[in-house]
Amino acid sequence: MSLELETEDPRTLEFKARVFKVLGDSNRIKIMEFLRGGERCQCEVIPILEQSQPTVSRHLRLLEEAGLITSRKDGNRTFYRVADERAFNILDSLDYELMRVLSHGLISKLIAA
Amino acid sequence: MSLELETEDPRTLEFKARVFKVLGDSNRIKIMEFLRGGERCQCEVIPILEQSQPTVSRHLRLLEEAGLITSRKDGNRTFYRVADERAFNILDSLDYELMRVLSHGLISKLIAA
DNA sequence: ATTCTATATTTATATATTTGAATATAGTTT
DNA sequence: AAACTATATTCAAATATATAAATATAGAAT
Repeated sequence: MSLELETEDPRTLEFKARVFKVLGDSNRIKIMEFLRGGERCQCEVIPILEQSQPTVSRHLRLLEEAGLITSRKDGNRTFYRVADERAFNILDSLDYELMRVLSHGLISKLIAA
Repeated sequence: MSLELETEDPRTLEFKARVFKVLGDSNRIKIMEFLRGGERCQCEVIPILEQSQPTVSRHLRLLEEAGLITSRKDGNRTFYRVADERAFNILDSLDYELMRVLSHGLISKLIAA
């Protein structure tokens, strides 16, 4: 029962990478943060991102394809919400404190060079 | 003192995105997992990834530029280690349980379609 | 000094990603 | 049914990323 094996499984690894990659875009992080407020339709997301409708549509699709959000159609509109509240744990794992530490290490290195 | 503002700050957002993007690659996740065992030199990382030396060098550089790892030269070799143990919190936030939930939502949707 | 080992950098190529304009689809309103 | 609204998709262009071969640098060992 090696705990390590889960991580080593290529499929698990690829899935993780896909989730992180999708979160590796400030527009998509913005969407996730916006969805903390609950279900929202695309038309509400567009003014938040200040990007074209096709671009927003694509970002939402990528988040959905990664399993992070789900969608529901209602008449004209498509409503999106986070697939599971625990998805926010990923975003929250990179908190202010940790970011300070990480960025500080970076800056020290640059100054030293 | 709005907590929301931290997230809204474009620089914070960009930094977060950069960290997640760097983790959005299975080779780099592998490196991080390998570094759970402590400091390792590049020559030890190469056989783990089964990629060319320049490729491994680049992945290590990207992780370092994101602040996730730090490096130290000792003679011939360059040793790498995680900048802060809390960096693992990011990887651990996407645990087996959450992955199951996220991937299950995806599969259900695909079957329904 | 020459050879070996570890790492970094340059370069070329292939692939992936982001974006918005244009267009398509489909529900809503009048 | 015609006009409007919300969303999805297609397409082209620009940009970014990943990879490895070739080369460069530099410390270690002989």
